[in-house]
Amino acid sequence: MNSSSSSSSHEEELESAMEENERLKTMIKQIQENYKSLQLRFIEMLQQGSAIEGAEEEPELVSLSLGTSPTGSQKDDQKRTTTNINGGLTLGLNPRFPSHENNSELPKEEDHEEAVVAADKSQVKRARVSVRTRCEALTMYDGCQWRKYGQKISKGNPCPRSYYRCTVAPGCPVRKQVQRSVDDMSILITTYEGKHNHPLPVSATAMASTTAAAASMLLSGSSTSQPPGLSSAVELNGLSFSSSLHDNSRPPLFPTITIDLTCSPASSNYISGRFTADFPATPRFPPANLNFSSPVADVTTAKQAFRGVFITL
DNA sequence: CGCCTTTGACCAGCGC
DNA sequence: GCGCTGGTCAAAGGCG
Repeated sequence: MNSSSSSSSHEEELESAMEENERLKTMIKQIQENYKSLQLRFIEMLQQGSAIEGAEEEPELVSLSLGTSPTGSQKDDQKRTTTNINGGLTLGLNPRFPSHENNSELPKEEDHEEAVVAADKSQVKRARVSVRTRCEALTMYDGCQWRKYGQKISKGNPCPRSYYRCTVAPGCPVRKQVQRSVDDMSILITTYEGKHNHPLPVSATAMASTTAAAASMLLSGSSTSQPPGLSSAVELNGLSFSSSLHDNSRPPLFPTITIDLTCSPASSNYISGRFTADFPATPRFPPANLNFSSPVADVTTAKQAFRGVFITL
């Protein structure tokens, strides 16, 4: 009797686990589809923008690498180009400024790489992905190995901001900042900057893919020019995105995507997070928030799945 | 011994 | 030009 009831409960557990697995697969598939469609839109807008705007106003071009690429080579690592590493899933925000001196034709590949490197050395490399999570630990586990190289008390926040450098591979340019939220000390704000020049562990690829999805939403939101003070909504593959004006009195210096995973579970029937895109207060980077909400049948499971991407213990 | 954290100093960017 | 702030460097010390 007991054995039959326990085996049935095991079957139920197995079944629910399989259902959860299916849901996770669906979510990943959605993210991939989002990325593809956004990439297509991005390319279309690039073509339209180059035809319409010409030399009048040059928008910042942001290239997002998600997934594997067959063209990666270790020689390119030191140059920090947009080339991907074979076998590794990387997140990279590599905005490119068209050359002011010579924007009539595309440079050769070598020149192009040098242009990207030069751009990286300026503010371009500052494109960031910020993740807000509830975490009691000092840092959020994300699959990578980090070495702390600095700590600062920032203005307006009594909690010190820690600076970490990726030590998985020597010379990896990726850095992250970790700071507790001034509003809620239990909220950990982790800001990633740069692009890994090495294959990533599985847990780190999960983080990379999710932040890359956020970055693609940023691209979608920021590429639609909207006047300040207005908000807009976009629906894509079942996910609804809304953007609104960021009302920070002092916007950040560099484009930053914020993934907010701190919402309370009992608040609604939606799995909801907030993707915030902060740009420098220049005409080139209009500030905007990207909010998304997606109806999910099993809120708890979905939230666990979503958070599992970030907190893999 | 190697790797890590800590921490004060230094530098660059920005606003006034 | 000056001061403030954020970000990085590097020396010193701790730990396994």
